[in-house]
Amino acid sequence: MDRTTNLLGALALAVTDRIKSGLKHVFDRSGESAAAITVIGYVPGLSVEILRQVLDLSHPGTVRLIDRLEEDGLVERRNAVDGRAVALHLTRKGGKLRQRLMDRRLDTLEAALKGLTADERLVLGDLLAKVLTNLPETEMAKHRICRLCAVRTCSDCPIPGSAI
Amino acid sequence: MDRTTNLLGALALAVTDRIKSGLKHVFDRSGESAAAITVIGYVPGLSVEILRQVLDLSHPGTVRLIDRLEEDGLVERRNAVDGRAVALHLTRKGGKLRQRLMDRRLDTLEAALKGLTADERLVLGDLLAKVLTNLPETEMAKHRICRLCAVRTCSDCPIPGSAI
DNA sequence: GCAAATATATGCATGACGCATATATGTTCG
DNA sequence: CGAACATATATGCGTCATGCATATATTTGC
Repeated sequence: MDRTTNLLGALALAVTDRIKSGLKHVFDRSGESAAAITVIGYVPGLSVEILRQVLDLSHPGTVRLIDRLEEDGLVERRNAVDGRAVALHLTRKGGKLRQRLMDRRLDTLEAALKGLTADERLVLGDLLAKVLTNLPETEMAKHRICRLCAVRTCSDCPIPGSAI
Repeated sequence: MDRTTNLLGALALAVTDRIKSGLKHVFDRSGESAAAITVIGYVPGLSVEILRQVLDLSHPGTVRLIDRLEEDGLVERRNAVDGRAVALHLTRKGGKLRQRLMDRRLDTLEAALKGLTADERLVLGDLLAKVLTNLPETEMAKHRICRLCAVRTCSDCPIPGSAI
């Protein structure tokens, strides 16, 4: 229970604030909308039920979220192999927005790190990876942690098994 | 734009998720309610207007938030020196809840850091402090970053001038 | 003392979410 | 095969939380 404890909380809050605010400028919808678009982009054909678990929403909440994204022309509901389920896909417009959301997030993160030297970035990266390894309590928590990630930039992901 | 960039975002999101979830178990109100209680505890007699800036809400949003906290018996509106303003104070019940919120947040952060050695914690703390120093864009942003902090545990705060 | 600025509060609408429930499809087992 | 059960999605309804526009009270500046 030292200084690091509190600083981690302060930094996490500050960085998350800035990411959320940046994403909101790109796409002004509810908190988990950007995550939904990101995740559907990684796993085309995803079901509402799995998405619900990744976003940690109720089922009705997730259905309404998809309704809104569909109204916006970003997501399509298609037939799934399982006749009960729905296969979620991004439209072309949804894919473009997803890229802008990812770019915006990375810009925000770059700005936060701009004061560090190359060496410091490497050391910080290793420490962040070590902390991240210990965090997920369940398999689904791994996907949840990565719900906004730009996987391209994340070589050697410390959350093994986070592919859905 | 290396691995560290994305990892910082993933960790910030994961840690913030866990803190929010923990706080929600202690006090099931809107996102900024816990921050409001924390900040009022640091600055008894705070006005709604200043609190509004720290929480980054609209004025009506802040008024209604205080309404809810007052209904819950956690906060009192008292007369301020400036007759237009309101002086916000925690009740005894509010102060107790504030302590529980802080303890819960620190427990969550401790759990996240449990895999690090003492040396790693020190190195991480210094790097977090360095990143934090660069983040605030305005004076108010400093208060905002610290809106959930447990100041007791934060010796040598890297956000100079964050006292309101 | 009066106009402008500031601080708070309220009417109203909307977004976002959960609980309870309904419907459709798939699965299991006698 | 068919009935009971499980699973996936959707809807009715209520509530919390929030913002915009506006109203009221107080202070400040000239």
